[in-house]
Amino acid sequence: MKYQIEKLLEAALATLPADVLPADIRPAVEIERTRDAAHGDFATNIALQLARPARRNPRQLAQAIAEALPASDLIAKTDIAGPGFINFHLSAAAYQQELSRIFDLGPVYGYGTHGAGISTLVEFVSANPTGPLHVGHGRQAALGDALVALLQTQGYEVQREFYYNDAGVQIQNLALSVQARARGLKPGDAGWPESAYNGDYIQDIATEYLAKNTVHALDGEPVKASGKPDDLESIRRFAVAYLRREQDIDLQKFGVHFDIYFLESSLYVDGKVEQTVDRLIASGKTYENDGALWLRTTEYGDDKDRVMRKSDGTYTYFVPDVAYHVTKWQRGFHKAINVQGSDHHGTVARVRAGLQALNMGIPAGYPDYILHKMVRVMRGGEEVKISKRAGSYVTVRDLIEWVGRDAVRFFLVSRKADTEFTFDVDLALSQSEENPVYYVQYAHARVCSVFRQLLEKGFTHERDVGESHLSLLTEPHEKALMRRLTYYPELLENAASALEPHQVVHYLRDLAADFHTYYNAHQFIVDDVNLRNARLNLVAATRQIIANGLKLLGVSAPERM
RNA sequence: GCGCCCGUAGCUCAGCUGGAUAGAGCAUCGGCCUUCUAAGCCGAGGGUCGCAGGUUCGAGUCCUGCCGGGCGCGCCA
Repeated sequence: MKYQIEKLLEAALATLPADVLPADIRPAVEIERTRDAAHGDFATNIALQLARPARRNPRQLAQAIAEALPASDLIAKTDIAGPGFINFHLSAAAYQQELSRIFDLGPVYGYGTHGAGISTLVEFVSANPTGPLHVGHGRQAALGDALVALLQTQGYEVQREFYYNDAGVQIQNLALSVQARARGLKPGDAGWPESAYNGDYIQDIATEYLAKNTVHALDGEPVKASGKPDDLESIRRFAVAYLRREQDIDLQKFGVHFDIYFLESSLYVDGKVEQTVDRLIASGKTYENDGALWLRTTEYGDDKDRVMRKSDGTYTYFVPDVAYHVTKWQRGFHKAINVQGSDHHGTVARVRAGLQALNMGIPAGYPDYILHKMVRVMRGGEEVKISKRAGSYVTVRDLIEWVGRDAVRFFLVSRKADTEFTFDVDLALSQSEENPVYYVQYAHARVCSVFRQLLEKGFTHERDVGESHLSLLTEPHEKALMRRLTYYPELLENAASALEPHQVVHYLRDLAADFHTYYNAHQFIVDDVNLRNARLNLVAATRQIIANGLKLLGVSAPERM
């Protein structure tokens, strides 16, 4: 719809004589939605932008442009307003055309081609296998999964990836923690390791280990415990498999699946880490100092140079991290997005700098990041500290059990990533029926209910009644609803390009509000067959868009509530 | 001290990339169920968009400086 208006405006500009608009002035044509229905459906500020370079009065220029617009049955009328806006009032036919498109395209209505053929990788969650998924991981899962769905609407070919840091000292700490528990030690006891994980789940792992149980990970070989407290390697393998299985179960309950699980250890096995070091040395951007090998990341915007190889000969985490992102590029993902907590923002500049220093033709802004602020959890009137070490924190599993998957996903994706927000568990528990997710789902269920009633009353509904019936939709509530529905394609494009899934949530709330208002103001099942068909078509289209939007968020669209 | 992010109604947050009179949900107050689901609707009150400058036709949005908050600044991962 927007695109069609833009084409008309471009055509108008092309026909303007040079004495009105000099030929060397050709700005990008921008159409935007009006905030106030009195200003029509779309507006452009093009005359205001052109006024100065063209040395013309903006209102007169706007008049000239409006008069040059080609005839179109989409536009009922245009007018010039304010300092020089051109307002477009769309015709009933324009909306009829768009509603027909919703029916024709159904689940794929509003899809774009902006990302067609672009191979894209979205990495998210990437929790270390050293404990259960906490509420921060939940936010990443909700954001990342919705983002993938959004990008797919624009034609991007997207893969979801989960990166496991399975090669570091944290895994060693995990193994030592389980070993200590297996030997009967508890946090605080003499001999309890300094850097151990203190959570109760460590005891669970130790108990199962001692019982010589077998862990069946969802994606891999079963791992059987040897049961021997001295066998640290067996403990490590068992504990990692155990926690990966727990995380997989949580993600499954959350409705999130990954296409690729990438293991950090594979970077060492495949020689990718060595290759990266060799290439960086060959690039001439490294130097030795105090027995360590450094990379001049400051030449690429980092605030200090980074150590690659420590004086003890081992690599810093920075090196496999760069090697990992090289593989993303080499695997053909020319668009990559990392969803992480904002506490990782310090790594952004250094990873990008490392990729630039390699001089492999990777773009400077690669990869993109969505950095989300931490989720604070209130429970019993006080904040629950989120610490992997303390053992006391709210897990994704807890949240799902308390308020249900739909509410958790909807809530965690509803805020802009870079604002922090407080998840009040008590509120979510006690007032779960007032959660906004129900408001949207209720609108969907209500439409379904209307159609059930229709059958019971013996009425029928003809969808293919011809576009003329839709011109009966003249009530302000109906126009508002149609305006909202036809914005959906623009919403998808905007939310995808801005990497902002929360826009979908706010749109759905607005759409549901438009529907509930309409529902209360008018009867859909009326005796007039034409009006009945027209109204039922409108609410059927509403149901389609609500279902489409909820699906993007991984939230169900119930037929009854 | 340096870097990144945030500051909008009592609370939680939007504000469509610089547009027209700053919005929604909770909460408070007042109305609406013998009619398609009241998990809903209608109405009211509530604002110096942290502060001060600047850029321009026009600033919650962009720039600078302060104030307040979060996070990060290791030869840890």
